[in-house]
Amino acid sequence: MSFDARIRAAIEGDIRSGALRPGDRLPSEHELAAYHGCSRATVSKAMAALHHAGLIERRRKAGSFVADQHVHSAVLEVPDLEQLIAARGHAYRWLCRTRRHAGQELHVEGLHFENDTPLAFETRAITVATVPDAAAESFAEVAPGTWLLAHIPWTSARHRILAAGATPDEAKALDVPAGTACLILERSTWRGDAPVTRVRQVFRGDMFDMVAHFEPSRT
Amino acid sequence: MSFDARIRAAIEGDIRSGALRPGDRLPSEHELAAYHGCSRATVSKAMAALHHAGLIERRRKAGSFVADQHVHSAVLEVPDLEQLIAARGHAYRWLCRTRRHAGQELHVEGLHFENDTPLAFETRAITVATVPDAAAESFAEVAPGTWLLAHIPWTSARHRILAAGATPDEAKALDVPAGTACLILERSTWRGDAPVTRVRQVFRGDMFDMVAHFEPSRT
DNA sequence: TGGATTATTATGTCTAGACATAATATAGGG
DNA sequence: CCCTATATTATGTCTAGACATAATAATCCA
Repeated sequence: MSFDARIRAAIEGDIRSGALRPGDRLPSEHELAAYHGCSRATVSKAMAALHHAGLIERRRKAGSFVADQHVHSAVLEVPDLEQLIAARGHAYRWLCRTRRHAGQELHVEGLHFENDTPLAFETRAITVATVPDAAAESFAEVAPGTWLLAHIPWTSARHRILAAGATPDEAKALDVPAGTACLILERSTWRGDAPVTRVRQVFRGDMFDMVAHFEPSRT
Repeated sequence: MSFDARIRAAIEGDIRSGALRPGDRLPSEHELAAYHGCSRATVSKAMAALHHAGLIERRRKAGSFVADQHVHSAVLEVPDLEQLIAARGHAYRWLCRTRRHAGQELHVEGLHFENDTPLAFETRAITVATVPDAAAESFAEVAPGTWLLAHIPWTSARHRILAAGATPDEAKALDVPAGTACLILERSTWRGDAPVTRVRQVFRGDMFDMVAHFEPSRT
């Protein structure tokens, strides 16, 4: 284990054990460097990792403080559907059902299939001002998510994950009874400040799950 | 925007736009440093961030390569329930329903309430060898998750998120009809290689959702 | 020609600064 | 005593190395 990883683990252990509590001020980076017998840069790297994990807050001059431990962060893996289904040894298919302009947006609805079984029903809005080329794309052959991935770099994304019973329309599209438990992923992406797309994907609850993990070594 | 962030954004843009494809080898860090007119450490920092985001693979001597873009990573926020409910201006309560030893594990079942409405039904296994103090804790007053957070540092966590209809037992505990769409969070944590706890939390779908976001600036 | 050994290269990690800047503490004047 | 200005401190970022090491390329010998 690298030196900075060991420093991070030591401080993390103190935070998780309660030896350090939210609001507590940590020793300065210079002090920690002297204490651990290493350079300030090594300590700073460990602190940056703790900050990234949401465990501490860093403020210039004021110092570093233990953060409120009200949110744990984990790395959520959001798979590309085509690749996910291929990895399961199954066949993927996208079916575009509707495509229409709505004001400044392009609205697309469609279904993702796994071996001819509907897996997810998707409704999407694409901001044409941000993605002019989308206006000329039919999305008959390629899923808009896959197309967007290939055509425009997004710089930030926000996901909301929830569970709900399928509405009558969703149920019909997914070929399940209304009210069936579905995992819903709502995702918005931006390029800088410009919105790229907003999508709501309704997954059959029995066919899809997501994985998130937290491992300090991943930093 | 810092220099390393700008380098990272430039490379990320090339990957997302398809200008760089999975398997492509990136220029060496020395080459990138010369190209951008900065130090190798600055480039290395940007590359570490790209690696952390799952966009590239780094191998000594071999170089850095664009990774298969089959999984996007986002930072999932896993809230502490008590704090989350307090933040909503509501009252939190934990009700322990069963507590029993089962082989080398302590099994605890209970309910999390929000303003006297059941929010989540939890079934949990705690590995006593890893957490000896748990054997003496009744969990009548404090939710095991909160207690574990205060008593043992965990070093890695794995979550699985899915949707399913409430089973009859779960429905009864949550005071909803059987089959109601629920968001299920299955979480396991470890301290080093030692398992700490495995928990399954079944949330009423209408009362709970999760948020995950990806923002390069958070690195 | 193939296998073993050695050299080389690129990333991984660390040090020791320098400089920028946000934030806090101190000092001085009204 | 309060407000403003200045000094100080701690983090934020960058440079320029050095050294470690994994992996690849080249060389040499049988």
